[in-house]
Amino acid sequence: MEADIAPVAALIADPSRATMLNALLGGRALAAGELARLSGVSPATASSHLAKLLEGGLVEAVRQGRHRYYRLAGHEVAEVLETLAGISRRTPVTSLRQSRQARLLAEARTCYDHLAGRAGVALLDGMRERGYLRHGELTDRGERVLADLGVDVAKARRSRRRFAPECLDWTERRAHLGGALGAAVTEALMAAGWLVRGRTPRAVVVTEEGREGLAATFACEEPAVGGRL
Amino acid sequence: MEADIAPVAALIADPSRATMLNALLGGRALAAGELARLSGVSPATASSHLAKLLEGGLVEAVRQGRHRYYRLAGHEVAEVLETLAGISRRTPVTSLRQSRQARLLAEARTCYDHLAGRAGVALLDGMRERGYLRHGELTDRGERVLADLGVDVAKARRSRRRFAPECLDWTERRAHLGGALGAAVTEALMAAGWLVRGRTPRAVVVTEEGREGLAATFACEEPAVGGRL
DNA sequence: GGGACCTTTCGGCCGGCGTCGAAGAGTGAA
DNA sequence: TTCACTCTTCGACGCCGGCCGAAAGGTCCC
Repeated sequence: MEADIAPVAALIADPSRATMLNALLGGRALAAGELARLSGVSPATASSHLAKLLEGGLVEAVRQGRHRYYRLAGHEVAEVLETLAGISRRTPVTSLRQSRQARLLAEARTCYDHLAGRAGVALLDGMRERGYLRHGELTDRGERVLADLGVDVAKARRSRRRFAPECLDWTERRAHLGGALGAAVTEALMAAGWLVRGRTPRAVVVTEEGREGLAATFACEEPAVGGRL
Repeated sequence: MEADIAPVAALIADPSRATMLNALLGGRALAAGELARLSGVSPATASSHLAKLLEGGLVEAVRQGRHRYYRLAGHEVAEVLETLAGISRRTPVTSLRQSRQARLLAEARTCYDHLAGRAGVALLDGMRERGYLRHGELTDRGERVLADLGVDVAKARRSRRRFAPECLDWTERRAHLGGALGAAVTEALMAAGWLVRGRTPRAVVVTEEGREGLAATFACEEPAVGGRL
């Protein structure tokens, strides 16, 4: 009669699996062994976990040579994880290394397929302040600017996904740009070299070029990422 | 460093607790004993579950006489549960009674504090078709119509909550009106007697008067609820 | 084919947690 | 005060599920 949320919640409820899912929120497919290493369990245990996540429809698997790559099953799954993060307590920072990583992630990270963190929030603010985006729709001006950046707006429109929804950012407690448009913009920024993926799963770094470009295009006074490190 | 989603997921992962949370999605506070009955466990077990949900910040408790009423801790929690329902498998219908209840809930139910189900989707569709709502904002016309219905739009705007976001409906797989405006509209429709709460936790019934009123105001061709039963 | 590597399956161990009945604390009515 | 009712705490039981090591598929490279 109802949708049975308990089984899905149980999949997320295990710390090892939660760590894996969180890593997959980076948007890229990761090999089973890497997920084992990240979550700190043996390959055997990780394999068992991944089989459950697969069975539960939270991840998809792709075989490639002797590796098996896993990725999130879709943006709906990513949204569930992000929403859940919004009502979860932050884990207290213990080590110096963690604190550095936390600062990096708060600065800029991916939220599955779009930009999040301070950079993501600033991007959305800038698009609004500059009149690119109004009431969840692109203005003519916004359409032109994004086209110049190489954003495939038409493709984003064709997607069945919501076009430009707000996505609540759990570090900033404010909204960043999500949905089909958020993904398209982020893709373009990566292609332009303004953003590059960091080492840890969800990390994103704004390049020097990107900092200038973002400031010029979106008037987000981008806090100096490099200076912080 | 990250938000720790596993503990919260673990709270939702137990079937008894999930049933309780689902019942609380009706938006009303329910007594501990009633939640025990609904989830089919002893009062002792239910009490233990509720203590955990309380500790985890998913519910709030209010003492009133010898009863202790529990309600969801906020709309963020409701959103998590709804999002989770969106990626969960539907439970196969077993009994006739369940099938009847399922039909009723698919027709109209509350999504914590706003209307969901076919009626909720039709309401949003109608508001758009009639030009009350465009790009997530009320038009002047929409503002007038809602004011006539007794909707406190100003209060909804003052709320820190998002104003008129889409809320994905897990029975219809389409959007209904959520957020501060969705809650305000639903409140007004209840006050006007167009909607009344049903017996089971999340059930809502469109009254005869409501059917006419909704059709006249929102042009939602409301499927005949009464005729179906 | 042989060897290194990645991943999965199997078996067994162990801890955590959901479950209940009984008893206790708090409230309301007579 | 006494009884009835609601809810919580306590202690004990039992089971589910995460964990690992060893061994078995596959895959790639030499």
